[in-house]
Amino acid sequence: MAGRRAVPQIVESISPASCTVDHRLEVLHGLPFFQHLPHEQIAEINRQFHAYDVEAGATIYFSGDPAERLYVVAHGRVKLLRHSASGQDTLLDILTTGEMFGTLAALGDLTYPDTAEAQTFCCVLGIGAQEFQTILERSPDVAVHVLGIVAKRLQEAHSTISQISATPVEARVAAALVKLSEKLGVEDERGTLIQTRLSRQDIAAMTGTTTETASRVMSQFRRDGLIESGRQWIVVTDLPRLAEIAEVA
Amino acid sequence: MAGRRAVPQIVESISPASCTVDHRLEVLHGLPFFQHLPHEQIAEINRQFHAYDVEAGATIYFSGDPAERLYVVAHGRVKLLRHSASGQDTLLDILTTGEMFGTLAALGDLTYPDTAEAQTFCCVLGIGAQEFQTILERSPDVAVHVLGIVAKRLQEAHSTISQISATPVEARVAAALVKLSEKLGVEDERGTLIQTRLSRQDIAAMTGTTTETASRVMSQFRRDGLIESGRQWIVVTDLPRLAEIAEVA
DNA sequence: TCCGTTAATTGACCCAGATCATTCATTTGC
DNA sequence: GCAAATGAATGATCTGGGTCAATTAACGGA
Repeated sequence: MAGRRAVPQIVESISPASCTVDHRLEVLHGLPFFQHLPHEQIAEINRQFHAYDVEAGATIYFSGDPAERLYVVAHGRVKLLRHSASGQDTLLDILTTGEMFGTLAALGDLTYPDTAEAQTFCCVLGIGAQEFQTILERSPDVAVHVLGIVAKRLQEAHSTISQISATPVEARVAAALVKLSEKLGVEDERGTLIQTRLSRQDIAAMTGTTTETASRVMSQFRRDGLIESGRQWIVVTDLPRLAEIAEVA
Repeated sequence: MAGRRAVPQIVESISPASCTVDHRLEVLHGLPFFQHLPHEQIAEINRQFHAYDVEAGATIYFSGDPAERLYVVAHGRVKLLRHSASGQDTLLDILTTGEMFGTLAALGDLTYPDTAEAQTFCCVLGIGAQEFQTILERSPDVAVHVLGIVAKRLQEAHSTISQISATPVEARVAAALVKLSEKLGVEDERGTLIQTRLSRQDIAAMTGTTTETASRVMSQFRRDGLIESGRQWIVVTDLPRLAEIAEVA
Protein backbone atom coordinates (compact mmCIF):
# COMPACT_ATOMS: atom_id res chain seq x y z
CA MET A 1 0.00 0.00 0.00
CA ALA A 2 1.10 3.55 -0.60
CA GLY A 3 2.93 5.09 2.25
CA ARG A 4 4.27 1.88 3.67
CA ARG A 5 7.78 0.59 3.69
CA ALA A 6 10.49 -0.45 6.08
CA VAL A 7 11.27 1.75 9.04
CA PRO A 8 12.97 4.76 7.55
CA GLN A 9 14.20 6.20 10.76
CA ILE A 10 17.86 6.48 11.41
CA VAL A 11 18.48 4.11 14.24
CA GLU A 12 19.85 6.16 17.06
CA SER A 13 23.02 4.58 18.28
CA ILE A 14 23.97 6.74 21.19
CA SER A 15 26.32 4.94 23.42
CA PRO A 16 26.57 5.93 27.06
CA ALA A 17 30.08 6.93 26.16
CA SER A 18 28.69 9.96 24.33
CA CYS A 19 28.12 11.56 27.67
CA THR A 20 31.75 12.35 28.07
CA VAL A 21 33.10 15.45 29.68
CA ASP A 22 33.92 16.79 26.23
CA HIS A 23 30.42 16.27 24.94
CA ARG A 24 28.95 17.90 28.00
CA LEU A 25 31.11 20.95 27.58
CA GLU A 26 30.13 21.12 23.95
CA VAL A 27 26.45 20.94 24.77
CA LEU A 28 26.71 23.56 27.47
CA HIS A 29 28.61 25.80 25.09
CA GLY A 30 25.89 25.40 22.52
CA LEU A 31 23.12 26.48 24.86
CA PRO A 32 21.76 29.83 23.75
CA PHE A 33 21.78 31.12 27.27
CA PHE A 34 25.36 30.23 28.04
CA GLN A 35 26.76 31.03 24.63
CA HIS A 36 28.29 34.37 25.38
CA LEU A 37 29.79 33.45 28.70
CA PRO A 38 33.58 33.22 28.87
CA HIS A 39 34.97 29.71 28.48
CA GLU A 40 36.27 29.53 31.97
CA GLN A 41 32.88 30.33 33.42
CA ILE A 42 31.23 27.63 31.35
CA ALA A 43 33.85 25.21 32.55
CA GLU A 44 32.98 26.18 36.10
CA ILE A 45 29.29 25.78 35.43
CA ASN A 46 30.00 22.43 33.82
CA ARG A 47 31.46 21.25 37.09
CA GLN A 48 28.14 21.94 38.79
CA PHE A 49 26.21 19.80 36.33
CA HIS A 50 25.88 16.11 36.78
CA ALA A 51 25.36 13.79 33.81
CA TYR A 52 22.75 11.04 33.92
CA ASP A 53 22.22 8.28 31.42
CA VAL A 54 18.61 7.32 31.06
CA GLU A 55 17.20 4.22 29.37
CA ALA A 56 14.52 4.73 26.75
CA GLY A 57 11.14 4.69 28.47
CA ALA A 58 12.54 5.43 31.90
CA THR A 59 11.16 8.26 33.99
CA ILE A 60 13.51 11.12 34.85
CA TYR A 61 11.15 12.59 37.38
CA PHE A 62 7.57 11.96 38.20
CA SER A 63 4.80 14.44 38.76
CA GLY A 64 4.74 15.20 42.47
CA ASP A 65 8.40 14.38 43.09
CA PRO A 66 10.34 16.97 45.05
CA ALA A 67 11.68 19.46 42.52
CA GLU A 68 15.32 19.57 43.39
CA ARG A 69 17.05 19.88 40.06
CA LEU A 70 16.84 21.41 36.65
CA TYR A 71 17.86 19.50 33.55
CA VAL A 72 19.25 20.06 30.08
CA VAL A 73 19.02 17.42 27.38
CA ALA A 74 22.52 16.54 26.16
CA HIS A 75 21.42 13.77 23.84
CA GLY A 76 18.19 12.03 22.97
CA ARG A 77 14.57 13.03 23.34
CA VAL A 78 12.61 13.70 26.48
CA LYS A 79 8.82 13.70 26.70
CA LEU A 80 7.14 16.13 29.04
CA LEU A 81 3.69 14.99 30.12
CA ARG A 82 0.83 15.47 32.54
CA HIS A 83 -1.31 12.78 34.00
CA SER A 84 -4.94 13.28 34.80
CA ALA A 85 -6.96 11.48 37.44
CA SER A 86 -8.89 9.73 34.68
CA GLY A 87 -5.65 8.09 33.56
CA GLN A 88 -5.37 10.10 30.40
CA ASP A 89 -1.97 11.55 29.68
CA THR A 90 -1.31 14.75 27.81
CA LEU A 91 1.92 15.12 25.90
CA LEU A 92 3.03 18.69 26.48
CA ASP A 93 6.33 18.76 24.65
CA ILE A 94 9.14 16.72 23.22
CA LEU A 95 12.54 18.13 24.08
CA THR A 96 15.75 17.64 22.17
CA THR A 97 19.41 18.43 22.64
CA GLY A 98 19.97 21.78 24.27
CA GLU A 99 16.49 22.20 25.70
CA MET A 100 15.88 22.45 29.41
CA PHE A 101 13.17 21.16 31.67
CA GLY A 102 12.27 21.09 35.32
CA THR A 103 12.68 24.85 35.30
CA LEU A 104 10.42 25.42 38.25
CA ALA A 105 12.86 23.64 40.50
CA ALA A 106 15.11 26.65 40.33
CA LEU A 107 12.31 28.95 41.30
CA GLY A 108 11.14 27.81 44.65
CA ASP A 109 8.57 25.22 43.70
CA LEU A 110 8.45 22.19 45.90
CA THR A 111 7.34 19.52 43.47
CA TYR A 112 7.31 18.94 39.73
CA PRO A 113 3.88 19.42 38.25
CA ASP A 114 4.61 17.19 35.27
CA THR A 115 6.48 14.04 34.42
CA ALA A 116 9.65 13.84 32.33
CA GLU A 117 10.21 10.58 30.52
CA ALA A 118 13.05 9.54 28.25
CA GLN A 119 11.71 8.71 24.84
CA THR A 120 15.01 7.43 23.54
CA PHE A 121 18.17 6.56 25.33
CA CYS A 122 19.15 9.92 26.80
CA CYS A 123 21.95 11.74 28.39
CA VAL A 124 20.68 14.57 30.54
CA LEU A 125 22.63 17.11 32.56
CA GLY A 126 21.19 18.07 35.91
CA ILE A 127 22.00 20.90 38.25
CA GLY A 128 20.73 21.60 41.74
CA ALA A 129 18.04 24.24 42.03
CA GLN A 130 20.17 26.29 44.38
CA GLU A 131 23.20 26.27 42.12
CA PHE A 132 21.19 27.26 39.10
CA GLN A 133 19.62 30.13 40.97
CA THR A 134 23.08 31.33 41.88
CA ILE A 135 24.09 31.27 38.21
CA LEU A 136 21.01 33.26 37.29
CA GLU A 137 21.71 35.85 39.93
CA ARG A 138 25.33 36.19 38.91
CA SER A 139 24.73 36.38 35.17
CA PRO A 140 21.76 38.59 34.38
CA ASP A 141 21.94 37.90 30.66
CA VAL A 142 21.60 34.19 31.32
CA ALA A 143 18.46 35.00 33.29
CA VAL A 144 17.12 37.14 30.48
CA HIS A 145 17.77 34.35 27.97
CA VAL A 146 16.07 31.75 30.12
CA LEU A 147 13.17 34.12 30.62
CA GLY A 148 12.89 34.44 26.86
CA ILE A 149 12.72 30.67 26.44
CA VAL A 150 10.08 30.24 29.11
CA ALA A 151 8.04 33.17 27.77
CA LYS A 152 8.10 31.63 24.31
CA ARG A 153 6.93 28.33 25.68
CA LEU A 154 4.11 30.11 27.48
CA GLN A 155 3.00 31.58 24.19
CA GLU A 156 3.08 28.19 22.56
CA ALA A 157 1.03 26.77 25.39
CA HIS A 158 -1.51 29.55 24.92
CA SER A 159 -1.69 28.71 21.23
CA THR A 160 -2.34 25.11 22.09
CA ILE A 161 -5.11 26.06 24.51
CA SER A 162 -6.81 28.22 21.96
CA GLN A 163 -6.41 25.53 19.34
CA ILE A 164 -7.74 22.68 21.41
CA SER A 165 -10.79 24.66 22.39
CA ALA A 166 -11.59 26.13 19.00
CA THR A 167 -10.61 23.77 16.22
CA PRO A 168 -11.62 20.27 15.11
CA VAL A 169 -9.34 17.27 15.55
CA GLU A 170 -8.25 17.15 11.93
CA ALA A 171 -6.75 20.65 12.11
CA ARG A 172 -5.11 19.88 15.43
CA VAL A 173 -3.45 16.74 14.15
CA ALA A 174 -2.30 18.61 11.06
CA ALA A 175 -0.87 21.36 13.27
CA ALA A 176 0.91 18.81 15.44
CA LEU A 177 2.49 17.18 12.39
CA VAL A 178 3.62 20.54 11.06
CA LYS A 179 5.13 21.46 14.39
CA LEU A 180 6.85 18.12 14.75
CA SER A 181 8.30 18.17 11.28
CA GLU A 182 9.65 21.64 11.89
CA LYS A 183 11.18 20.67 15.18
CA LEU A 184 12.35 17.13 14.55
CA GLY A 185 12.16 16.87 10.79
CA VAL A 186 14.96 15.48 8.66
CA GLU A 187 14.88 15.78 4.88
CA ASP A 188 14.51 12.46 3.15
CA GLU A 189 14.03 11.38 -0.45
CA ARG A 190 10.28 11.17 0.06
CA GLY A 191 9.66 14.20 2.23
CA THR A 192 10.31 15.25 5.80
CA LEU A 193 10.89 12.39 8.15
CA ILE A 194 9.93 13.04 11.74
CA GLN A 195 13.04 11.73 13.34
CA THR A 196 11.68 10.16 16.49
CA ARG A 197 9.56 7.16 17.34
CA LEU A 198 6.05 8.46 17.64
CA SER A 199 2.98 6.32 18.10
CA ARG A 200 -0.63 7.21 17.30
CA GLN A 201 -1.07 7.39 21.02
CA ASP A 202 1.54 10.12 21.22
CA ILE A 203 -0.19 12.07 18.49
CA ALA A 204 -3.47 11.60 20.34
CA ALA A 205 -1.95 12.81 23.60
CA MET A 206 -0.57 15.89 21.88
CA THR A 207 -3.86 16.83 20.30
CA GLY A 208 -6.27 15.92 23.04
CA THR A 209 -8.00 13.07 21.28
CA THR A 210 -7.96 9.26 21.30
CA THR A 211 -5.66 6.77 19.61
CA GLU A 212 -8.45 5.61 17.30
CA THR A 213 -9.34 9.08 16.12
CA ALA A 214 -5.71 10.00 15.58
CA SER A 215 -5.32 6.85 13.53
CA ARG A 216 -8.42 7.61 11.46
CA VAL A 217 -7.33 11.15 10.72
CA MET A 218 -3.86 10.04 9.76
CA SER A 219 -5.23 7.30 7.54
CA GLN A 220 -7.19 9.98 5.74
CA PHE A 221 -4.08 12.13 5.41
CA ARG A 222 -2.26 9.12 4.00
CA ARG A 223 -5.05 8.46 1.50
CA ASP A 224 -4.89 12.12 0.49
CA GLY A 225 -1.17 11.84 -0.07
CA LEU A 226 -0.17 14.28 2.64
CA ILE A 227 1.91 11.86 4.66
CA GLU A 228 3.37 8.41 4.67
CA SER A 229 3.40 6.48 7.87
CA GLY A 230 3.96 3.17 9.53
CA ARG A 231 4.52 1.80 12.96
CA GLN A 232 5.95 4.69 14.95
CA TRP A 233 7.24 6.67 12.02
CA ILE A 234 5.83 9.49 9.93
CA VAL A 235 7.05 11.17 6.77
CA VAL A 236 5.36 14.43 5.84
CA THR A 237 5.14 14.64 2.05
CA ASP A 238 2.96 17.69 1.64
CA LEU A 239 3.80 20.18 4.35
CA PRO A 240 2.10 23.19 2.71
CA ARG A 241 -1.22 21.44 2.42
CA LEU A 242 -1.01 20.15 5.97
CA ALA A 243 -0.23 23.67 7.17
CA GLU A 244 -3.27 24.85 5.28
CA ILE A 245 -5.51 22.33 7.00
CA ALA A 246 -4.03 23.36 10.33
CA GLU A 247 -4.70 26.96 9.49
CA VAL A 248 -8.44 26.55 9.27
CA ALA A 249 -8.52 27.29 12.94
CA MET B 1 -35.99 31.75 42.38
CA ALA B 2 -33.08 30.72 44.51
CA GLY B 3 -29.89 32.38 43.53
CA ARG B 4 -31.36 35.55 42.09
CA ARG B 5 -31.28 39.02 43.47
CA ALA B 6 -30.03 42.46 42.63
CA VAL B 7 -26.45 42.86 41.42
CA PRO B 8 -24.31 42.19 44.47
CA GLN B 9 -21.10 43.46 43.00
CA ILE B 10 -19.36 46.41 44.46
CA VAL B 11 -19.58 49.01 41.78
CA GLU B 12 -16.06 49.90 40.86
CA SER B 13 -15.63 53.62 41.05
CA ILE B 14 -12.11 54.15 39.92
CA SER B 15 -11.64 57.66 38.79
CA PRO B 16 -8.89 58.48 36.35
CA ALA B 17 -7.44 60.49 39.20
CA SER B 18 -6.46 57.24 40.89
CA CYS B 19 -3.61 56.98 38.43
CA THR B 20 -1.63 59.61 40.23
CA VAL B 21 2.10 59.58 40.66
CA ASP B 22 1.62 58.44 44.23
CA HIS B 23 -0.58 55.55 43.29
CA ARG B 24 1.85 54.48 40.59
CA LEU B 25 4.72 54.47 43.02
CA GLU B 26 2.67 52.47 45.45
CA VAL B 27 1.79 49.90 42.83
CA LEU B 28 5.36 49.58 41.65
CA HIS B 29 6.50 49.18 45.24
CA GLY B 30 3.97 46.45 45.74
CA LEU B 31 5.20 44.40 42.77
CA PRO B 32 6.84 41.23 44.01
CA PHE B 33 9.72 41.70 41.61
CA PHE B 34 10.54 45.26 42.58
CA GLN B 35 9.83 44.87 46.27
CA HIS B 36 13.37 44.57 47.49
CA LEU B 37 14.83 47.30 45.35
CA PRO B 38 15.93 50.50 47.11
CA HIS B 39 13.35 53.29 47.04
CA GLU B 40 15.45 55.53 44.88
CA GLN B 41 15.77 52.86 42.21
CA ILE B 42 12.01 52.31 42.17
CA ALA B 43 11.55 56.03 41.81
CA GLU B 44 13.88 55.95 38.84
CA ILE B 45 12.05 52.99 37.32
CA ASN B 46 8.79 54.80 37.92
CA ARG B 47 10.00 57.59 35.71
CA GLN B 48 10.37 55.13 32.86
CA PHE B 49 6.80 53.93 33.16
CA HIS B 50 3.99 55.72 31.44
CA ALA B 51 0.45 55.59 32.82
CA TYR B 52 -2.51 54.95 30.53
CA ASP B 53 -6.17 55.19 31.36
CA VAL B 54 -8.26 52.70 29.49
CA GLU B 55 -12.03 52.64 29.16
CA ALA B 56 -13.84 49.42 29.99
CA GLY B 57 -14.04 47.32 26.87
CA ALA B 58 -11.22 49.12 25.10
CA THR B 59 -8.33 47.22 23.61
CA ILE B 60 -4.87 47.89 25.02
CA TYR B 61 -3.13 46.01 22.26
CA PHE B 62 -4.34 43.74 19.56
CA SER B 63 -2.95 40.41 18.43
CA GLY B 64 -0.45 41.16 15.69
CA ASP B 65 0.37 44.70 16.83
CA PRO B 66 4.07 45.47 17.09
CA ALA B 67 5.15 44.49 20.59
CA GLU B 68 6.85 47.59 21.81
CA ARG B 69 5.93 47.77 25.46
CA LEU B 70 5.29 45.73 28.53
CA TYR B 71 2.50 46.57 30.95
CA VAL B 72 1.59 46.31 34.59
CA VAL B 73 -1.99 46.65 35.81
CA ALA B 74 -2.22 49.50 38.31
CA HIS B 75 -5.97 49.34 38.71
CA GLY B 76 -8.83 47.42 37.19
CA ARG B 77 -8.98 44.13 35.34
CA VAL B 78 -7.43 43.20 32.04
CA LYS B 79 -8.51 40.24 29.92
CA LEU B 80 -5.90 38.37 27.92
CA LEU B 81 -7.34 36.56 24.92
CA ARG B 82 -6.59 34.79 21.68
CA HIS B 83 -8.67 34.93 18.56
CA SER B 84 -9.00 32.02 16.20
CA ALA B 85 -9.69 32.16 12.50
CA SER B 86 -13.13 30.67 13.15
CA GLY B 87 -13.99 33.75 15.18
CA GLN B 88 -13.95 31.95 18.47
CA ASP B 89 -12.09 33.71 21.26
CA THR B 90 -10.32 31.98 24.10
CA LEU B 91 -9.98 33.77 27.41
CA LEU B 92 -6.49 32.97 28.64
CA ASP B 93 -6.33 34.99 31.82
CA ILE B 94 -7.83 37.85 33.79
CA LEU B 95 -5.18 40.08 35.29
CA THR B 96 -5.55 42.31 38.32
CA THR B 97 -3.52 44.96 40.10
CA GLY B 98 0.17 44.18 40.13
CA GLU B 99 0.14 41.64 37.34
CA MET B 100 2.07 42.18 34.15
CA PHE B 101 1.37 41.38 30.54
CA GLY B 102 2.91 41.86 27.13
CA THR B 103 6.02 40.21 28.55
CA LEU B 104 7.33 39.03 25.22
CA ALA B 105 7.82 42.62 24.13
CA ALA B 106 10.84 42.80 26.37
CA LEU B 107 12.31 39.66 24.88
CA GLY B 108 12.70 40.38 21.25
CA ASP B 109 9.35 39.36 19.87
CA LEU B 110 8.06 41.52 17.10
CA THR B 111 4.32 41.27 17.60
CA TYR B 112 1.92 40.41 20.40
CA PRO B 113 0.45 36.95 19.95
CA ASP B 114 -2.63 37.76 22.00
CA THR B 115 -5.00 40.61 22.64
CA ALA B 116 -5.23 42.59 25.88
CA GLU B 117 -8.59 44.15 26.59
CA ALA B 118 -9.67 46.26 29.55
CA GLN B 119 -12.52 44.53 31.31
CA THR B 120 -13.20 47.43 33.66
CA PHE B 121 -11.96 50.97 33.57
CA CYS B 122 -8.23 50.46 33.97
CA CYS B 123 -5.05 52.23 34.73
CA VAL B 124 -2.09 50.42 33.24
CA LEU B 125 1.59 51.27 33.45
CA GLY B 126 3.62 50.71 30.33
CA ILE B 127 7.35 50.61 29.79
CA GLY B 128 9.33 50.33 26.57
CA ALA B 129 10.74 46.93 25.76
CA GLN B 130 14.26 48.30 25.66
CA GLU B 131 14.00 50.03 29.00
CA PHE B 132 12.60 46.96 30.67
CA GLN B 133 15.34 44.79 29.28
CA THR B 134 17.87 47.21 30.71
CA ILE B 135 16.24 46.90 34.14
CA LEU B 136 16.38 43.12 33.91
CA GLU B 137 20.03 43.18 32.98
CA ARG B 138 20.90 45.56 35.78
CA SER B 139 18.93 43.79 38.49
CA PRO B 140 19.32 40.04 38.26
CA ASP B 141 16.94 39.38 41.11
CA VAL B 142 14.21 41.24 39.26
CA ALA B 143 14.87 38.94 36.30
CA VAL B 144 14.71 35.87 38.51
CA HIS B 145 11.40 37.05 39.99
CA VAL B 146 9.90 37.73 36.59
CA LEU B 147 11.12 34.34 35.43
CA GLY B 148 9.35 32.79 38.38
CA ILE B 149 6.10 34.48 37.44
CA VAL B 150 6.30 33.43 33.81
CA ALA B 151 7.30 29.87 34.73
CA LYS B 152 4.30 29.63 37.05
CA ARG B 153 2.02 30.83 34.31
CA LEU B 154 3.47 28.22 31.98
CA GLN B 155 2.59 25.54 34.49
CA GLU B 156 -0.92 26.87 34.77
CA ALA B 157 -1.24 26.86 31.01
CA HIS B 158 -0.07 23.25 30.94
CA SER B 159 -2.71 22.40 33.53
CA THR B 160 -5.33 24.02 31.38
CA ILE B 161 -4.21 22.07 28.32
CA SER B 162 -4.33 18.79 30.14
CA GLN B 163 -7.70 19.70 31.62
CA ILE B 164 -9.31 20.74 28.38
CA SER B 165 -8.20 17.60 26.65
CA ALA B 166 -9.03 15.15 29.40
CA THR B 167 -12.05 16.28 31.40
CA PRO B 168 -15.74 16.93 30.67
CA VAL B 169 -17.17 20.43 30.56
CA GLU B 170 -18.78 20.25 33.97
CA ALA B 171 -15.43 19.69 35.68
CA ARG B 172 -13.82 22.43 33.62
CA VAL B 173 -16.45 24.99 34.53
CA ALA B 174 -16.19 23.98 38.17
CA ALA B 175 -12.41 24.38 38.00
CA ALA B 176 -12.75 27.80 36.38
CA LEU B 177 -15.13 28.95 39.12
CA VAL B 178 -12.79 27.71 41.83
CA LYS B 179 -9.86 29.47 40.24
CA LEU B 180 -11.80 32.69 39.77
CA SER B 181 -13.12 32.73 43.29
CA GLU B 182 -9.61 32.20 44.60
CA LYS B 183 -8.18 34.94 42.46
CA LEU B 184 -10.97 37.49 42.45
CA GLY B 185 -13.20 36.33 45.28
CA VAL B 186 -14.52 38.62 47.99
CA GLU B 187 -16.25 37.21 51.05
CA ASP B 188 -19.91 38.09 51.19
CA GLU B 189 -22.77 37.14 53.52
CA ARG B 190 -23.85 34.42 51.09
CA GLY B 191 -20.50 33.05 49.98
CA THR B 192 -17.61 34.13 47.80
CA LEU B 193 -18.51 36.81 45.33
CA ILE B 194 -16.45 36.82 42.16
CA GLN B 195 -15.68 40.47 42.08
CA THR B 196 -15.76 41.19 38.37
CA ARG B 197 -18.41 41.30 35.68
CA LEU B 198 -18.29 37.93 34.04
CA SER B 199 -20.72 36.73 31.41
CA ARG B 200 -21.56 33.17 30.47
CA GLN B 201 -19.64 33.86 27.33
CA ASP B 202 -16.52 34.60 29.37
CA ILE B 203 -16.91 31.36 31.27
CA ALA B 204 -17.36 29.55 27.96
CA ALA B 205 -14.24 31.18 26.53
CA MET B 206 -12.24 30.13 29.59
CA THR B 207 -13.33 26.52 29.44
CA GLY B 208 -13.42 25.94 25.72
CA THR B 209 -17.13 25.47 25.34
CA THR B 210 -20.16 27.45 24.14
CA THR B 211 -22.28 30.06 25.90
CA GLU B 212 -25.27 27.73 25.95
CA THR B 213 -23.39 24.84 27.51
CA ALA B 214 -21.80 27.12 30.11
CA SER B 215 -25.25 28.43 30.94
CA ARG B 216 -26.69 24.93 31.25
CA VAL B 217 -23.88 23.73 33.51
CA MET B 218 -24.18 26.78 35.73
CA SER B 219 -27.94 26.40 35.95
CA GLN B 220 -27.35 22.90 37.22
CA PHE B 221 -24.81 24.16 39.76
CA ARG B 222 -27.38 26.72 40.88
CA ARG B 223 -30.07 24.06 41.27
CA ASP B 224 -27.61 21.99 43.29
CA GLY B 225 -26.95 24.94 45.57
CA LEU B 226 -23.29 25.30 44.66
CA ILE B 227 -23.53 28.84 43.33
CA GLU B 228 -25.84 31.79 42.98
CA SER B 229 -25.72 33.80 39.83
CA GLY B 230 -27.34 36.46 37.72
CA ARG B 231 -26.50 38.70 34.86
CA GLN B 232 -22.72 38.98 34.92
CA TRP B 233 -22.26 38.07 38.55
CA ILE B 234 -21.50 34.84 40.37
CA VAL B 235 -21.39 33.94 44.07
CA VAL B 236 -19.80 30.63 44.96
CA THR B 237 -21.67 29.17 47.93
CA ASP B 238 -20.10 25.73 48.11
CA LEU B 239 -16.47 25.97 47.15
CA PRO B 240 -15.44 22.56 48.53
CA ARG B 241 -18.05 20.72 46.51
CA LEU B 242 -17.15 22.65 43.37
CA ALA B 243 -13.50 21.82 43.94
CA GLU B 244 -14.49 18.20 44.26
CA ILE B 245 -16.32 18.25 40.93
CA ALA B 246 -13.31 19.93 39.36
CA GLU B 247 -11.07 17.27 40.82
CA VAL B 248 -12.68 14.42 38.93
CA ALA B 249 -10.21 15.18 36.18
C1' DT C 1 12.86 -16.30 8.11
C1' DC C 2 9.47 -17.19 11.02
C1' DC C 3 6.83 -16.07 15.15
C1' DG C 4 5.18 -13.50 18.94
C1' DT C 5 4.20 -9.02 20.37
C1' DT C 6 2.21 -4.85 20.03
C1' DA C 7 0.77 -0.94 17.00
C1' DA C 8 -2.44 0.38 13.83
C1' DT C 9 -6.65 0.11 11.38
C1' DT C 10 -11.35 -0.21 10.75
C1' DG C 11 -16.28 -0.94 11.85
C1' DA C 12 -20.53 -0.21 14.62
C1' DC C 13 -22.68 2.28 17.91
C1' DC C 14 -23.54 5.97 21.08
C1' DC C 15 -23.38 10.22 23.65
C1' DA C 16 -21.61 14.76 25.28
C1' DG C 17 -21.93 18.78 23.77
C1' DA C 18 -22.54 21.87 19.59
C1' DT C 19 -26.09 24.35 16.89
C1' DC C 20 -30.23 26.55 16.00
C1' DA C 21 -34.10 28.86 17.68
C1' DT C 22 -37.11 30.88 20.91
C1' DT C 23 -38.53 32.81 25.24
C1' DC C 24 -37.56 35.15 29.40
C1' DA C 25 -35.17 38.35 32.65
C1' DT C 26 -32.34 42.06 33.77
C1' DT C 27 -30.09 46.32 32.87
C1' DT C 28 -29.56 50.83 31.20
C1' DG C 29 -30.74 54.84 28.86
C1' DC C 30 -34.57 58.04 28.41
C1' DG D 1 -40.81 54.06 35.63
C1' DC D 2 -40.98 52.58 30.84
C1' DA D 3 -38.86 50.57 26.71
C1' DA D 4 -35.30 48.98 23.87
C1' DA D 5 -31.26 46.30 24.25
C1' DT D 6 -28.78 42.50 25.62
C1' DG D 7 -27.61 38.58 28.57
C1' DA D 8 -29.43 34.18 30.24
C1' DA D 9 -32.15 30.06 30.16
C1' DT D 10 -33.96 26.31 27.94
C1' DG D 11 -35.91 23.17 24.40
C1' DA D 12 -35.15 20.36 20.16
C1' DT D 13 -32.16 18.35 17.18
C1' DC D 14 -27.90 16.93 15.13
C1' DT D 15 -23.10 15.34 14.79
C1' DG D 16 -18.01 14.98 15.76
C1' DG D 17 -15.63 12.16 17.88
C1' DG D 18 -15.48 8.93 21.82
C1' DT D 19 -16.09 3.92 23.16
C1' DC D 20 -16.01 -0.87 22.50
C1' DA D 21 -14.52 -4.61 19.87
C1' DA D 22 -12.35 -7.26 16.48
C1' DT D 23 -9.01 -7.67 12.76
C1' DT D 24 -4.80 -6.78 10.40
C1' DA D 25 -0.13 -5.37 9.76
C1' DA D 26 4.47 -4.19 11.14
C1' DC D 27 8.37 -4.78 13.74
C1' DG D 28 12.07 -7.06 16.50
C1' DG D 29 14.09 -10.90 18.36
C1' DA D 30 15.44 -15.77 18.27
